[in-house]
Amino acid sequence: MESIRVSLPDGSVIEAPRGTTIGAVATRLSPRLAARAILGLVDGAAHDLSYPITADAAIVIADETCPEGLEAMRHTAAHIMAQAVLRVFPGTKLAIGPTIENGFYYDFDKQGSFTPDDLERIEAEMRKIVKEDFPIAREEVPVDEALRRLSDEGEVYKTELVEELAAHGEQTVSLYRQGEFYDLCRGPHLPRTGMLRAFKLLNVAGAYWRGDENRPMLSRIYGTAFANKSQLDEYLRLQEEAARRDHRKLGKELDLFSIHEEAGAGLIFYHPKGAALRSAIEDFWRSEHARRGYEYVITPHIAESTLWTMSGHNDYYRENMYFLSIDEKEYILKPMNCPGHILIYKTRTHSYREMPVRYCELGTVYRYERSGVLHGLLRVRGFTQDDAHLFCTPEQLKGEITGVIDFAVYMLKSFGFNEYEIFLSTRPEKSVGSDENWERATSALREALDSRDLAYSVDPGEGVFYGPKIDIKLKDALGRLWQGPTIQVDFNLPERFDVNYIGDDGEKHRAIMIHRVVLGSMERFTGCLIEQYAGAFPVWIAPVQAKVLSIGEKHVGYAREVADELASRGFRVETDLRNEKIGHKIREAQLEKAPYMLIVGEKEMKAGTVSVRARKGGDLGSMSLGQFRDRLASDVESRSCADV
RNA sequence: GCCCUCAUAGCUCAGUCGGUAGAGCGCAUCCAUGGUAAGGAUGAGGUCAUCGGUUCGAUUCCGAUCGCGGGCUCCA
Repeated sequence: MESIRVSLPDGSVIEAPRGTTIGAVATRLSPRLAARAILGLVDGAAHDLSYPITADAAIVIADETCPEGLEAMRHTAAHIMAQAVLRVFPGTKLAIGPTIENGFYYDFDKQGSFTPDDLERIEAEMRKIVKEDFPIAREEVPVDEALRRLSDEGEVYKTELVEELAAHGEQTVSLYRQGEFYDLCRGPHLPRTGMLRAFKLLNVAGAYWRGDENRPMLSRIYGTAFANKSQLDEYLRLQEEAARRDHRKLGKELDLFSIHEEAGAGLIFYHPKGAALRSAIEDFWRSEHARRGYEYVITPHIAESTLWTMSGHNDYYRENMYFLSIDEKEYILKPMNCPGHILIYKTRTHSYREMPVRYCELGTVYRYERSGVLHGLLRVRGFTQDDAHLFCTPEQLKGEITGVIDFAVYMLKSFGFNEYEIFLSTRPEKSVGSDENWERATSALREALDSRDLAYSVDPGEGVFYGPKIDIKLKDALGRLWQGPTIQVDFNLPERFDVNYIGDDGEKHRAIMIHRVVLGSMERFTGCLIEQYAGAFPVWIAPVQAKVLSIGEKHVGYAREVADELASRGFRVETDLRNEKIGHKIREAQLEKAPYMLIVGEKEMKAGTVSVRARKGGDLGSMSLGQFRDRLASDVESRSCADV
C-alpha cells in the first residue's frame, strides 16, 4: 500500500499507509495519548479521530486542554443535552446547538417551556448518557437522503438547514450518531460520550429561529463544559465574583444612582455620590476637549418636528423618538445632538481657513428603547452623550479621524480602561452617498487604525446608512460588549442641511461631518467604570476622596475643621461624627470604598495631625494635615488609577 | 416587542399546603466615650408591586398590567 509522511509537533516524521486515521496515528504513538485524544489538527484543521489522512500532513493530536479539543467537548455536550431532551420530552424538535465563548447552547421547539426542574432532569439524563458511553460516529450522507430522514422525523428546522446547505451547492452532509440519537453537524466531536466530564446546564432563554423575530420563538438552554470539575467550579466561581461587581448592585450599595418605577424604566437618578463621580469625569472631559481645539456648545432638549423632518429622523428614527404636542405644534425630545450643532454651524459662512470646526456638548438625549433591552446604566432611555461633531474638508478627514482615535484611546487609558475591542463597520446594503465617498471614508478609518497599530475586526456591512464607522466596545463584568466610543463619518446630513464651507477658489464646497463620542455616554461609561473598579474608584474620580472619622465627642470640632480645610481646597470630603466605636466607623468607610480615612482623636487634635488609613494600604500612621493634603493633591493631579 | 424567571420593611432575605407576616442590617431613643473591619438595650417601620377573578376569607391560587433579572431581536 502506498504510504504517506506524517510530521508530528516534536519534528519527527512517521510513515503510514495512505488513509490511516488520526486515531490510528495516536495509538501508534502512545496508547495513553490515544485514550485521551479528542481530535487531530491536520495542517491546522480540526478533524475527528476517525478522519483518514490521505496525503502528507502535519498532525497534532489534541485533547481537551487545547481550544479545539475543548470546543469539541462542548459541542458534544450540546449533542448529549439534545439527546437527553428528546428522551425526557419526546416530540421536541431540534433547531441549532453551537458552542459559544465559555460554553454552548441548543435551541429546541417544545410544547410549553423548560422549567428549572426540567434542567435538573435533563442534566440527570445527560449523566446517564455519559455513563452509557456511546461511541460517536460520523456519517457522510447525500443531501436527499438526509432530507428524507429528517423530514420523516418531522425535524423541520434541521430540514431547513440541510436545504440551505444544498442551495449552497453541498452534495453531502455529515451526521453524527451516538446511541439512538443523531444530529446534523459539521463536527468534530468527542470519540465517545463517556469522555464528557464536567458540565452544567445554566439557564433557559427564548430565542427566535434564525434570529428572526417574525419566526417561531424557541427555547434555548445554555450550558457549559470543562476539562474537569475543578475548572468548571473555578469558572462558576469567577461568574459569581463578576456578579458581585455588577454596577446595578454596587450602584445601590454605594448610593450612586437609582431607577424608579413611578418615573419610568430606563431613566437614571444620580444621587449625590453618583453625580460627584460623573462630575469628576465631566470636568476632565471638558478640559481635554478645550485642549484639543473643541468648542463647547449647549443645545435645547426639544425642537419642533420641522427640524427632525429636515434631518430625516422623523422618517428613519421615528420609532425611537418621544413626541410632545403643545399649541398644535409638535415637538420632539431630542434623540441626537447633530441637527442642533448643524444649526449653530450654519449661522454663518465658514472659510476653509477656519476648518475644521469642532463642536462638543454633553448632550442629553432620549430614545425609546424596547423594554426588553434596558439594562441598568448600560442601556437606558435617557442618557448624556459626550458628543461632538467635526466639520472638515475632504483633505482633513483622515487627520481628524486619527485625532479622534488617539483621543478616544487616551480617554480610555486615562480611566485605566483596558477591557475593550475595536470594530470597523463598512457599507451596508441600504446606504446613501457615492462609492467614491464611501471608499475614501472607509480607507481613512482603516488607515487611521493601522497607523496606530490598533487591533480591530471588520464588521462587513454593519456601518450605518450614512457612512462607515469605528466602534470601541467596552466589556462589562460578565464580558458582555457595549458600544462606547464611536467615530462615524456622515455623508447624509451635510447634504440634507447644505452644510458647506468656502474654498480657496471662492466657491462653496460640501463639508464632511464626523459624529463622535470618546466615552460613549455618561451612563454607559459610568456603569462600565463601576464594574471595572468594583466601586473602588481611583482617588481623582472617587465620589468621596477622604472620610474624617472622629474617635469621641470631644474631637468632633477638630474633625470638622479638618474636613472643612480639605473641602475648601476642592477635595471631596465626608465626616462620620457619630457616637460609634472607631472600629465600626472604619468598617463602614471601608465598605463604602473611601480611598482615605482620617482618624482624629485626642493625639491628633493636640498635635494638629491626622492618622491616615488607606483603602488598600491600611494604617499609614499619622501625618500633618499639610502632608496629607499634599498626598491627596498629588493623587488627584497625577490622575493615578492605582489603588491607594 | 418576544420567551422564561422573579416581585414580602429603606437594604438583604425567611415565611404563609388560603385564615392579613418574621430575621439580620439600617433608622430613632437611651446606656456606654470607645484608638484602626460590627459595644449593649428599647422602639418605630409592611395595602406582602398594581388592578381584576376564584373563595366565607387571597400576601398565598388564576388572569392582566407595571417593573426587575436572563436571553432573543433591535440599537442613527
